[in-house]
Amino acid sequence: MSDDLRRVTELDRLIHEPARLLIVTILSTVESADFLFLQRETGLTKGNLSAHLSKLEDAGYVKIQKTFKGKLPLTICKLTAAGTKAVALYRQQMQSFMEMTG
Amino acid sequence: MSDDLRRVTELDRLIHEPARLLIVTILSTVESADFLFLQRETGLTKGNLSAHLSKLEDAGYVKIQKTFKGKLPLTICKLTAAGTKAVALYRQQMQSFMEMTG
DNA sequence: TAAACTGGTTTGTACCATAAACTGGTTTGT
DNA sequence: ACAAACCAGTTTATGGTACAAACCAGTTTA
Repeated sequence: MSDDLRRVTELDRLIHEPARLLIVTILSTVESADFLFLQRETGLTKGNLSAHLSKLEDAGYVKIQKTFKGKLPLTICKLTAAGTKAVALYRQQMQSFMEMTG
Repeated sequence: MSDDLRRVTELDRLIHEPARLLIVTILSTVESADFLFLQRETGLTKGNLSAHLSKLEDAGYVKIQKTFKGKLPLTICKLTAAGTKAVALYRQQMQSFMEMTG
């Protein structure tokens, strides 16, 4: 009966976490974003943002490039193809769940 | 700019957890449900289901009544008014997030 | 040259989801 | 009558997680 509903438990937990859902959603709207931009937009603390980005990087969802802007470190973040795909799948699954229980 | 998107971090974590989202969603479609019915519908293990129900009960989202069916224990679960409200709010917030990023 | 700032990372803490092990009782088999 | 198997759950152990405070290497300011 609720075999379909049950699929909600198969959601990608990496993306389901609100802080990361916010991060990847922002990243999906821009070509790339630096650390401080993301911090401002998300309102997360540096530590928290850094930890989440590392997880997304480990999962292959985000590519992180470290460079310099003048003499200061600059961390540029960018959704990978896998990341884009994972976000799309998550959205599709969540949307489908929402409609199912409309 | 993304002040609205940021609200995704304010989602009720108690309901956001997929296993519990599934439980309360099922409960919202029936007048009440017993433990084993919920276990069959959700596919969760007993221990897991029990733990999640306890959390929902502690939060005041679910009322749990213990009785007997013949000589066997019977646990009846029911969404409270607060639970119903919390689910509605969650759905509204999630739907709004989805539309925002449509 | 010391203090404050920049752009982050690491660490410690407290919480959390999950399955395995357990509990208290009932039925079945012999 | 007694044990083994079963029933309906709960408790416990474990491993993972989010989060902010503390930290770090380097830079700018006073």
